Amino acid sequence: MEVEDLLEDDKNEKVEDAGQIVGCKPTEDTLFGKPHVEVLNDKPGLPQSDTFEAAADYNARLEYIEEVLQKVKQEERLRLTCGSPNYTSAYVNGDGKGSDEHGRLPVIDEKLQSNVSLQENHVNENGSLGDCLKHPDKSVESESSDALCTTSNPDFSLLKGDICLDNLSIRELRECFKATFGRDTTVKDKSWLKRRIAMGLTNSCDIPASSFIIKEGKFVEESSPNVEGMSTAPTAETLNIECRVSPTTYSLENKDLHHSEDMELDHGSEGQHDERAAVKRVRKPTRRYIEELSEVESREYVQKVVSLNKNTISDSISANSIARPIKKVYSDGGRTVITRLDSLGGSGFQVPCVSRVRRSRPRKDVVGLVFALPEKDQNPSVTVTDEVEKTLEQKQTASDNVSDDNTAVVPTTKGGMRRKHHRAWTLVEVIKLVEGVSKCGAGKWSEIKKLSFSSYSYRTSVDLKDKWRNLLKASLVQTPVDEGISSRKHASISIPAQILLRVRELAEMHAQIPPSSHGQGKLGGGGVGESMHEMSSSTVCS
DNA sequence: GTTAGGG
DNA sequence: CCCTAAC
Repeated sequence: MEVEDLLEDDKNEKVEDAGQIVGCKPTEDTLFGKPHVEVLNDKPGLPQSDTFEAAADYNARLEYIEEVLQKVKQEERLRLTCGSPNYTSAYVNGDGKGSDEHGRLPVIDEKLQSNVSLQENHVNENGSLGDCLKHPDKSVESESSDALCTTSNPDFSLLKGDICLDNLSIRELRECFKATFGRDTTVKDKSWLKRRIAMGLTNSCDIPASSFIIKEGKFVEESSPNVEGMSTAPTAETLNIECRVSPTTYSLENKDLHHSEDMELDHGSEGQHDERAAVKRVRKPTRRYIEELSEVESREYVQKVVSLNKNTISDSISANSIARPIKKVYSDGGRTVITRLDSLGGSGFQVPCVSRVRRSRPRKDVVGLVFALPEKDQNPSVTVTDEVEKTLEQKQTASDNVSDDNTAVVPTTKGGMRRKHHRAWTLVEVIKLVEGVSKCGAGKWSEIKKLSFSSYSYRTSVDLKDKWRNLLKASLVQTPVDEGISSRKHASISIPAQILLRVRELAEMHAQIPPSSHGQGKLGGGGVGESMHEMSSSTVCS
């Protein structure tokens, strides 16, 4: 953590992390060194569902990153088309040099995993050493330095690509970072970026300094007895840091069975999904609602007058502060009360305006730049780092109330407590949530929290529920299934279409939304497992 | 204590 | 993300 902090400091930009992925340089031994056959062996002891979920999880992240990269490259191409030749050469020279394999990320190829034998894969992988381009059609990232060659068709085949982080520019790495963690970064250190992206992709911070292999999207350290010697005398093993997904042939059939079982249970115990979907819990008006209603009635006249400016006041305080001076701002728990001097008809009297605090959205570029300084928090995919973060946060907010789950809270005037910081949902969290729903079902928020969010202490079960509601909303505004592929580039880029599609499907299964006409036949009988399988494999990507 | 739904 | 009724 200290090292990373140093890396973030511009003055210490050059400091190298001793444990960095790219700290090693390739030698000839890398090419002809001992292949990592032993670590590629299947571990039959692993639970099938876990490996499956991990792979699906990873696929989604990889796909999203590739999408983002594709976008970046399109932008670059645009800039090159009308840009300066100086920029072109600098770009190519700066980044085209990386032909080694450092930071190489795994190939996930369903066909390979299901059809090709282990041995064949070994030959394949070893034969591709020193060459990132295993197949011509998955060399998209490798061509990033050669922007002019970028295909004009952005709808490339996903899930097949190597991502050679080394070949990416800082700008692309930052986009990857944003795609992975949902927030911007201004870090200039490529090593730091690569390491963090790798951690986010694999959902692990356990990235060994020596050789590492990715197995089902998780780093698995080779149990090498001479790890200590690495620092002084690098060996072929320590230098060969190619990481990849082992061609473990987890059984899709077993997965289908597993889910079919779940579905049978669901349908058997409660077969009236249709009725349940129609029934909503009735709710009497809340106190706040009554209060606000009476408030409106009693101050109808004032409301009318203020309504002329109300929108701009509540939505853009800063903008107003320029145009009209804010007289006084004080915080009242969750609400900010602004009294400003206004010239309503030249009268100059003060107009009270009560509005809820508008919390920042770290995803936005501008805000991201403002808050780019602390790169240390909001990295939920890194559990160990998380612990350090908590310590840091405690140090920073020593005077604040910190509840037992280490979430900083501030007291409100009404006696309640309110969380201090807004934490944007990252893609990793969203994927975890979707998987949690697929396992436990929508509504079992506490269970999902225990299962999937045990390390995310700041997410309550209510948060999960709220996020699921938003995801559901987002998934419904999308185009129907049949047009989903063609319209993907127009869809919201914050949540990958694949995720939204799965959200919609899960919601359909839990009768949260009326089943789409397209899915009727598929979801009819025992075909639920089949649809799960499709979601996680080829259908949405081809 | 958890969940659903409105804000 | 908060609040609170319903469970």
